[in-house]
Amino acid sequence: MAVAPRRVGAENSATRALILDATEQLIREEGYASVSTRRVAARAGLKPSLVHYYFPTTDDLLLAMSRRGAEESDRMIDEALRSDDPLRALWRYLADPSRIAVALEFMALANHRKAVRVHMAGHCEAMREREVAIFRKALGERLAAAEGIAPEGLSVILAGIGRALVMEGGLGVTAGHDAARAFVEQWLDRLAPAVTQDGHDT
Amino acid sequence: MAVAPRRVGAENSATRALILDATEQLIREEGYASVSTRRVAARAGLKPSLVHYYFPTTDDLLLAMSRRGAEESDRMIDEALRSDDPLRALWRYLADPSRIAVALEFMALANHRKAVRVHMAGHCEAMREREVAIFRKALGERLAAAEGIAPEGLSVILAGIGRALVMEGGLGVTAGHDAARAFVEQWLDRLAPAVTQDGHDT
Amino acid sequence: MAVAPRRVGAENSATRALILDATEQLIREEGYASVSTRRVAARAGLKPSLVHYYFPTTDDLLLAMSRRGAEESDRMIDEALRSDDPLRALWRYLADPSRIAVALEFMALANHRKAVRVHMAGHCEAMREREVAIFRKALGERLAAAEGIAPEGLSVILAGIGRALVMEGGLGVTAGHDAARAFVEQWLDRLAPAVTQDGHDT
Amino acid sequence: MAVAPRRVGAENSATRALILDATEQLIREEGYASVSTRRVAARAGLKPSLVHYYFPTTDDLLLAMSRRGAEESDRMIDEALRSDDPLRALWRYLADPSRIAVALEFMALANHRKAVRVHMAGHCEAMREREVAIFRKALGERLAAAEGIAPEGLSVILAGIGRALVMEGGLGVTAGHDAARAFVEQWLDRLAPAVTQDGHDT
DNA sequence: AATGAATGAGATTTCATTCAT
DNA sequence: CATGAATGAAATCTCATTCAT
Repeated sequence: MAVAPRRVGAENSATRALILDATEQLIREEGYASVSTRRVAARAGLKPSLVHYYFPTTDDLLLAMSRRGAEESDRMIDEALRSDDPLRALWRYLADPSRIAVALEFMALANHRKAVRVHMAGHCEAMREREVAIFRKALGERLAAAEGIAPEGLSVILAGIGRALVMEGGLGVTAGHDAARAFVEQWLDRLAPAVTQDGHDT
Repeated sequence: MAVAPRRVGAENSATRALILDATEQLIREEGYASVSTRRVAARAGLKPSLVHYYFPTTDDLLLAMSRRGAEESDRMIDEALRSDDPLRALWRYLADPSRIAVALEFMALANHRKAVRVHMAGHCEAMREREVAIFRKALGERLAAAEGIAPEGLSVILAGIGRALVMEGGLGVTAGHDAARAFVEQWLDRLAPAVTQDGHDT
Repeated sequence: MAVAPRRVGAENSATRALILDATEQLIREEGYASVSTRRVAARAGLKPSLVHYYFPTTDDLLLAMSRRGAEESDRMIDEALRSDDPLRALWRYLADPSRIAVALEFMALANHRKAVRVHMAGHCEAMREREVAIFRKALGERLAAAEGIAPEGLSVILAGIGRALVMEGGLGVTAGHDAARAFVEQWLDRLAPAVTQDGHDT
Repeated sequence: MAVAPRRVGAENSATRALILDATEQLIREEGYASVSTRRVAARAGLKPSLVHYYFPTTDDLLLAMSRRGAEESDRMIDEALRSDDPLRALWRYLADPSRIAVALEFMALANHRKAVRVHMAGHCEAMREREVAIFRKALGERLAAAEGIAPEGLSVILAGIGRALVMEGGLGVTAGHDAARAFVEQWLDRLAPAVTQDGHDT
């Protein structure tokens, strides 16, 4: 007996993208808990049935969102890696409210959806490796020598501080934020003196 | 216009505490999104109506939970302040999975419930001040002198790293965690040499 | 076996009056359908249980309201009867938005509560008789002679027109209202020439 | 922001009509306050969810009822207009217990539901205009000349008297009803001498 | 590829009422 | 007199999902 096809809508359908866009909008504005077939459909101006046609279950939809978010995050980090100043580009990404806020929604979502949790765990580790690549490229051996910290640890720390700034910022709390930001920047300066316009260290 | 009494059951009722306990259990095991009158009642072995008697709206219940959590967190931090080694006691608290995981649920919840958000924002700032008190007591002027960071900034950073460890740990991700932990501990050692059993510096 | 006392609170209690006042306010502002033990209690700043103490069932409360309204209406009509110009005083009452709007709420309520219906029916007939007394006093035999209408019929007609004006006015509809009002006033003028300040016909 | 489709079931669905029929029955027998998803569904022999499928909110259902009632009333009045004796056909309609009782329920309902109120207000004014058309056709200029009343005023008066008869009849009150009815009929006779079988005035 | 109909579950809240104190 | 606790019923609405077309 043939197994029912899991995803019916084509992977590259415009409607499919429309649904994902509407879902992202919803998550951004009202949090992941507001994602439901109906609400997404209303946002996208489609019928609820059509959402089900592309994403048979809500898990499918959320997992697709999680995947899409992960891909975008990969793209951002790769861009950082190719930039002149990968370290600071990474830090900008890790403290960017608009992106990290959505990532935090997925973290919270991961607590409630096993499929999302599994995917997020995988992506989180992959991201760590990408970030380690950035540190190696930007810092070479200076890192361990100077600060006695493995690049994986640095990745945890920067991600944590960035998320703290975004999370608390979302609550309207800002006490200590400038100080924390300044500290990270000083630290980065010590690790990798800022790159000037013409590519030489200052 | 007369204001309807908001909290119905007495503040010190045993039933009220039972409901809050059941709610906390639920949040811990299945996340805040699983909190509903029905589920809480089932956990507590009560009728849903009784939950509504004590907490007319779900907001009331969640807000009460948020308050109770905040009080407990205050207690923990005050305890740390009074301990022999406040700095490390604070860090242990900030990276304690069992407590911070619940705090993270409330952070996520704050995105969806205005009443909780307002309360969390207030508490987050109050906590920062309490932590600053700890830093001042433990480090005196050594802090700014040695590391060039305001105590508020240090609070943001340690909270962020602690939350990162707990959050990722919840996903099953541990890469870099030992390194990050070691880094913080080294840092604390540099700031405030560890206290020995008999109370003298090493 | 003794029958449980039906009304527990004393008839002349201040609390009892407070409850009735709050109920009237509610009916006036939000309609009879909004009357519930809880809402009334909230309005009056009392506990719901206390409302039940005075009015064991909602029927008791609504019936008491109906009675109180009837008594007030009786008082108004008697006042009209004793006035210099009973006919016009009656018409003013029958087209008075503030009073008739509440009376209409009770008419609607009567459809849903047997106890209220029975009471309203009785009061409606009693009112008719009172109004007939007014017509007899004001018009004597001129009525039947001039218009060929029994006073009971006149009561029906004036009440109907008055209620139409109030009812439609509540909807914001006013087309034809001035004309209808003018017609009634002309009619009254024909029946009973207006009384001047010094009590003589013009 | 995309607007969610408000009415879900097709306008001409048999199920939709079934639900409206059940609702009308309920209103007729137990008053508008008894309309609830459950009760309507039980009447119609459907599941409550299906009622919600066609009428997402109770407002939608009641508004649809109001509209349907208005359409029927329009039809009745147009029929009166086309009849041999439009004036008396209109009066028969305005004093027809079975129809006006439901209309009164909607009037009462309008006090509690904004959407219904708005619709009723519009319909009430439209009805006035239709009735004015009847008066003009039936009476021509005789109206103002003979009675000194604008047709709009006459509409208010007849509607008010008709409603009074139905309203009080519902309570079981009949005192003065025959007299009022006779008065209106005399009046109509004076205004427009009754049409005989062969179309000539008597 | 898309859609309308239907359904069962459950979340949230309001309610009237009873009971013991 | 008055109140706190408790409860069962029901109203309103949202949801995910299935199915037939």
